[in-house]
Amino acid sequence: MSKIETSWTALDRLEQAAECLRVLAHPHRLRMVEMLLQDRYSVGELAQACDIPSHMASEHLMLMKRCGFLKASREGRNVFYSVKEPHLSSIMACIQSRFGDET
Amino acid sequence: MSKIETSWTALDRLEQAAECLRVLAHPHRLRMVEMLLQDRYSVGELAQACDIPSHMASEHLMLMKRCGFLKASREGRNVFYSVKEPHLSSIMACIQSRFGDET
DNA sequence: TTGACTTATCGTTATGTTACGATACATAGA
DNA sequence: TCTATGTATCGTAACATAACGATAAGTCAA
Repeated sequence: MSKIETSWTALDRLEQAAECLRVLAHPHRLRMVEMLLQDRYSVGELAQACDIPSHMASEHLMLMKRCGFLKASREGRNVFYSVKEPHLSSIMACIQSRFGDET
Repeated sequence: MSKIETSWTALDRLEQAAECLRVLAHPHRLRMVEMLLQDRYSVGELAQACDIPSHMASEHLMLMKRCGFLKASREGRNVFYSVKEPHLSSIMACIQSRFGDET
């Protein structure tokens, strides 16, 4: 009872944050984000990099698009995804500094 | 096929990262981490701050302890948790810069 | 239009996660 | 010792998520 009364982040904010973290918390989606922070890629390219069927890549990508991480643009038969959320790169950098290949 | 061949983070690393993100991806656990980055707290204090029964706080805390985020030390009847993983503060800072109360 | 190619959606099943009550364990004090 | 307090564990039911096959939809070229 002698603690300083700090006001913490509101629980509904943390709920939003948790939702986004859950979206990010998947190895294939992390790989996709890692790639998309460097360049834009089509669904098929991302699927191949993750070694999964493209319809599953499509579902992962739609999920990340819905929560505002990514945006998509069709070009002919292909749909290219790219990063929309500017904070993604710093979050990914944190993750990589903790889990990236050690030197 | 004309893309530069970057080597991405290994999928098993991303699997570990995803596991940790899933642990973090819960509003009550985020609140606890936020608090524990400022000070150490007992299970009961954290439970009260999250407005949940203490046995549930205990489960959340054990989960974060198991994955290396937190450490615990008993003092009398109380168990105090504190942050163990040094990268937690930078990850939390990223989350707060995206989801924290806007000014 | 037809067929090939790429991406998106649907339905189902398997698996994982959460909250909860009940209960066990640990400690301090009477 | 017994009891109260604080923490941890267990079993279960509700719910969310992931992977998969099947299929639909959009685009291009013949």
